Amino acid sequence: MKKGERRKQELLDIAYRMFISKGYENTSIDDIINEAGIAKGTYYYYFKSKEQTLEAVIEMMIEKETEAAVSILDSDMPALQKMVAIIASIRPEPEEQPIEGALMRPENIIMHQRIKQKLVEKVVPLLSKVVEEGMEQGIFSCDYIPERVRMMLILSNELFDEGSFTDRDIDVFIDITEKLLGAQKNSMDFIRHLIAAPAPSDVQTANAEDKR
Amino acid sequence: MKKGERRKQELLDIAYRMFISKGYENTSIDDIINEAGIAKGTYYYYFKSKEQTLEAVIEMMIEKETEAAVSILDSDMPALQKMVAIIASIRPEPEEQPIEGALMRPENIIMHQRIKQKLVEKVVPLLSKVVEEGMEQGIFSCDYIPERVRMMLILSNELFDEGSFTDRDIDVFIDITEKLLGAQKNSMDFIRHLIAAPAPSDVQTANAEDKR
Amino acid sequence: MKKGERRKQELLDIAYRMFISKGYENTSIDDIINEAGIAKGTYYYYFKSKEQTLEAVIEMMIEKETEAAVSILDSDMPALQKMVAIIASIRPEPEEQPIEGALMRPENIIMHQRIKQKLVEKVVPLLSKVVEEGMEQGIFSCDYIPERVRMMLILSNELFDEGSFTDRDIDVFIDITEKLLGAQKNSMDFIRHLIAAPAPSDVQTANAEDKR
Amino acid sequence: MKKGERRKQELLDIAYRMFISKGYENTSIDDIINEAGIAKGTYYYYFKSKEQTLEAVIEMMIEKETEAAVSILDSDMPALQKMVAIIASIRPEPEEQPIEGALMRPENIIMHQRIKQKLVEKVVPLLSKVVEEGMEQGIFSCDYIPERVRMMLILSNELFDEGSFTDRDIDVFIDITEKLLGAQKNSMDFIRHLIAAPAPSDVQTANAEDKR
DNA sequence: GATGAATGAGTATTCATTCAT
DNA sequence: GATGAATGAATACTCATTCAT
Repeated sequence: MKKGERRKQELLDIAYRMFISKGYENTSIDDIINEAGIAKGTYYYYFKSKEQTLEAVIEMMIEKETEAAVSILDSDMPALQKMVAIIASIRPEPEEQPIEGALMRPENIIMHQRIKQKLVEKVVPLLSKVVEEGMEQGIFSCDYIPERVRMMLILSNELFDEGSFTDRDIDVFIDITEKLLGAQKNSMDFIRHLIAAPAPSDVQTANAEDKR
Repeated sequence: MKKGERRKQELLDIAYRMFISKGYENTSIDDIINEAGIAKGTYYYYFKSKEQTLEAVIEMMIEKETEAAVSILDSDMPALQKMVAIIASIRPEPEEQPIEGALMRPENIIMHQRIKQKLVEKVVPLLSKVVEEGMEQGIFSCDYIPERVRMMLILSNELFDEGSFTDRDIDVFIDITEKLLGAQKNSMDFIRHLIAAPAPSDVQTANAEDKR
Repeated sequence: MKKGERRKQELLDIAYRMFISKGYENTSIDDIINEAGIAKGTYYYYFKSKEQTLEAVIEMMIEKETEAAVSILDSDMPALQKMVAIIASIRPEPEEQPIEGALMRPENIIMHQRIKQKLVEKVVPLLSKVVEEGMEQGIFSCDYIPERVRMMLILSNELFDEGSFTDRDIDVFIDITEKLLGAQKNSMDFIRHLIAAPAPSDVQTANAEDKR
Repeated sequence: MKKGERRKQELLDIAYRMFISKGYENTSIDDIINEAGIAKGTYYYYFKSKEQTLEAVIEMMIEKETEAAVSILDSDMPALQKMVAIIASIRPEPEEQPIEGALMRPENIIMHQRIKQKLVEKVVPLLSKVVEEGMEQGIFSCDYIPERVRMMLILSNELFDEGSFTDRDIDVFIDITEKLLGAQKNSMDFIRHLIAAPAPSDVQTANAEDKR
């Protein structure tokens, strides 16, 4: 049993990596089993279908990414810090970045889209709670919190995931986030560091200095 | 020559309709030629490849949609009105809505994404000019105009294209747009009508009354 | 040992039921072991192969069905009555009728054919003895008895197993059977009741009245 | 167009031969295209599916076999002779006999069964007309003609197609046929020659002399 | 301009069977 | 007796693209 579990996890990891780097559609079962060094039958022993494998891969990703977020929420940091930490925790790890940096090459759109959707779904309630805490702490001030949080996440996803953004984009994003949540001007400037750091392949953000 | 052009346009229209209703991936060349009643060779006489057909289809769509926008820009309405008109002009026509309203069924993601990207690319400079005019007219007040316009478009796309949005979403979107561009509170409330109206299948937005 | 025997019998019963209801080809080993709640290895501990399982299933069926026939033969009823009883005993039991009555759906042809063949093989000598008895009793009068009995069985199988027969078919079958065995006209009219009764789903034989 | 037709016929012939000799289930598309020396796509250009190929093959066979029968019916031979000729015309040609003589090896059952069914369906009305003519000519005398003809065909199929029959079987079959149709004793003895001749691989029927 | 026959690489999935534990 | 992980050959079907006529 233990052995089987390990093997399944291993396959899941391989599938995950290949889906990310080559795209779901462009990854054949043969690719996966060759990489894993197993027989075709073994693959189908663990997964009912390719589609189901994608499902499992996505679930795994989401779980991994929300897990950290939840524990942050349960800690007793101040609201702003929690927000920082949660947002940081859901950013895709560098290793997840497909080769050649283009997570959303046309072939990846499908998986990427699904992950984004599920992630937003999961993270909105978490961040909403943080914003509520922040309101109690006098940091934020707004109504319709979940809707605002969702917009913030959507914007963040669309703007920054592709890696083709400028410092100006960051500036405007910070500005609008503060206004969105009714926060003090410049109080959320920390976001800058969350965005600017991630992928080592990013060049255009190398000298992201404070310009304001 | 004229005849050939017409034939190509006809094929383009058919491809366009099928891509939209069934998805690019799920539309085979055979589907297209059967619908058009031509031979396979004829198809390849007009298009180098399926991919190239997609390219042409997208180009055609964008052109159609920005054409109107440009003429609006060149007119001499006041800035706010221009904005209304341009935004209205780029909303997908009802006929483009695939059967049962789900333009972004998984199979359509690819094309939809590409259209969105190209559209944003084309419309940002147009709306930016409008915003500039608006600033001269004292209606808007902000820096980094293209970035702000782009964010507004991105948000609008992500929020409203899927049709699963609430009145609260609209409220927040209006609020944020005003703040984004430095407009007077409630000055952009007109957006509500642009969003709430389009698809006849939308029920949840039927009684979108002013709540503020 | 006892336990093992019981287990094997249980498997046999399951296989039998599945072969009948879904067809041999359409029943996978996985289907069987899932139904039985055992591991794949266990199945192969009891059966050498799927083919061998079919063999065993058929053998089991035949045995069950001829068993009764033999005991009838050994009893001391008059010949005609024996014939009635034996023929009745080899008609497939209602539970063996696959769902919706179509024992010979294309997928079942293979098994059905084999069962029919084996059954004919086994029953011909039994019924031949009955006919011989009948000749001694002056009821039948013919030569080449086994051949005649075999033809009678073949006709019966082909005509009545599928359930799509008419009253006319029954009339002709009775007529020809009497002539085949040299029996008195109308002396075998009892056959009618053997045929007309069986499956409750049969509608076309509901009012099978004597028409002669 | 002509060329395509020829190609399709050629493929049909190959499929037919392979289905007969190896069985439908055991013949893969690859087998067929290798034999034909064409690409897989070409096969699917002519046939929608393997199943549809089987359909076409069967149709072709039936057509070929009933065609002759119809022209015989339309001729002006006496009834008995017509019957002889029609029955002779529907016997499978020697070349159709699969290699090693076993047309109904388990793997062939499916196709064989379907052919038999369709053939009976088609031939019953033809032979019924002949019997009617025979009745007018005073040769036959019976009621329920189609039913009787059908039984005769069924018996003939089941008894003689497999090739494992004896002279006694023939004798009884002739006897029963005469009685079935109300013909004079020995008037249908000619059937013997129709049955005894066909397959060269048949050994047990080699010296089929008149024994009555 | 137009045809349609021909291609062939590519793909997911099934399943009876084996064997070390 | 029993398990279940591992196998791998087999198979039907798709589809964008080419090219001789």
